[in-house]
Amino acid sequence: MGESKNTEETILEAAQTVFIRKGLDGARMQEIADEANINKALLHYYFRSKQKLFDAVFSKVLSGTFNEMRAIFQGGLSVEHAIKRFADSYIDTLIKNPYIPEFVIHELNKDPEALKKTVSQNLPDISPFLRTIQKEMEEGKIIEMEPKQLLMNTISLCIFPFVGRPIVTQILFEGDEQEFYQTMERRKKDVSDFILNAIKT
Amino acid sequence: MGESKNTEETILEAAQTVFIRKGLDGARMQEIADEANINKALLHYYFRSKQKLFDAVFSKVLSGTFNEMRAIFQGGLSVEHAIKRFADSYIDTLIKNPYIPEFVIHELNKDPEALKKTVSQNLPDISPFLRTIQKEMEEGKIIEMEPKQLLMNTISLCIFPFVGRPIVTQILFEGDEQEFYQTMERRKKDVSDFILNAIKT
DNA sequence: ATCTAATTTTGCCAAATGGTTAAACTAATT
DNA sequence: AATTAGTTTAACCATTTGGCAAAATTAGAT
Repeated sequence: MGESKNTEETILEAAQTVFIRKGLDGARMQEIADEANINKALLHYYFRSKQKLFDAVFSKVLSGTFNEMRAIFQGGLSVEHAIKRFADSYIDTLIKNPYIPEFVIHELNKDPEALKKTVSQNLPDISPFLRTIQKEMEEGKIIEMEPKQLLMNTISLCIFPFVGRPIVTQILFEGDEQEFYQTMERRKKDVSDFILNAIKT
Repeated sequence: MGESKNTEETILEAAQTVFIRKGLDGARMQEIADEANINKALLHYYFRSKQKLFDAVFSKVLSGTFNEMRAIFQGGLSVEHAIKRFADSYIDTLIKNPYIPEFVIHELNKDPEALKKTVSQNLPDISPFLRTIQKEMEEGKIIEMEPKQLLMNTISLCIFPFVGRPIVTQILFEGDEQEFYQTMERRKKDVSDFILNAIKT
């Protein structure tokens, strides 16, 4: 059969690049075809429609994003270790893929119903980690606070700078992208220091 | 002259509603016209083009967003008071306008160059607050850390839950929006407690 | 070599969409 | 009432865009 390497995978990668950059509405099938160095009709041959191609990309991105989160929060780690590991590995991933969170969030914001199924299929269960937090609070290892607020704080501190990168870079680094990324490297450690300091008894 | 009340303002509000919900690319001029209960051609009469209408909306939203930030961080408050006030008033604003941050961030992410001018015209100058942080560290009032990381943490903790609201609501509240907003009410206080705990000597 | 099935390209279409034009309407002014 | 300037509408146009049908090509099987 006539194929250069793996056309389907090539298309998916090109589509991911374009969709992440422009969003579903902003992306053009022609642009995806160009990015993949193929003909526009070929996109429809492999994925029927723009929507189906988008769904494939979105699902792939979403599962990748959540798998990492699941591995950490369902791993039975202590609060300290989970936070350290989350900050370190998640910020590391985001330095390499800074556009993913904004992409997911925007599409979800625009049409929550349409993507609800895809989301719920991938959603990590964080209740084990919430119980660990609860337990350590009762043991007096960390201060008392709502476990959900602690988890929300951890996630916020890691992800927000990347979601808000364009503004953050302007306000704090006068537009210097490189300085932004250098600060993120240091932030892997700074975030867990900050959180652990805030919750130590 | 024949006008119902203030057509221009009506259009701007309708456009803001639709642009925030769908983004520039997802919004349709017809939908904006419907939202404003007017004819599509009237949009062009008042604002020439979709792009110009969008620019007007974006600029208005951006200045509103940054004015509040500027007032707090340029107000010469102590670190403790500035953080308390920022968390309280910003989260309060976001409870009322939860879609604004994601809107601004998405458009900025999609086309940073096109909006650079609008952004830089409204950008708050946070250097006074960074100096205040520096000073209080030297006086031993708060622990040593990069002032920019502290500011980034403050902003992240306040804004992220709203930007990531669709996912956060799913993961932490099983999709219950009301519980999300109740948690945000409590969060006004929780965020400043958390930060002040993290930086106290 | 021929046949067959999968893949790729060419050329095209119908619908959607941003935008324009000219006519119609409204209300203050004279 | 006639004029005039500003406002609103209806009808239409040009372009873009997602999508499709049919021809062309490729490569493995017989």
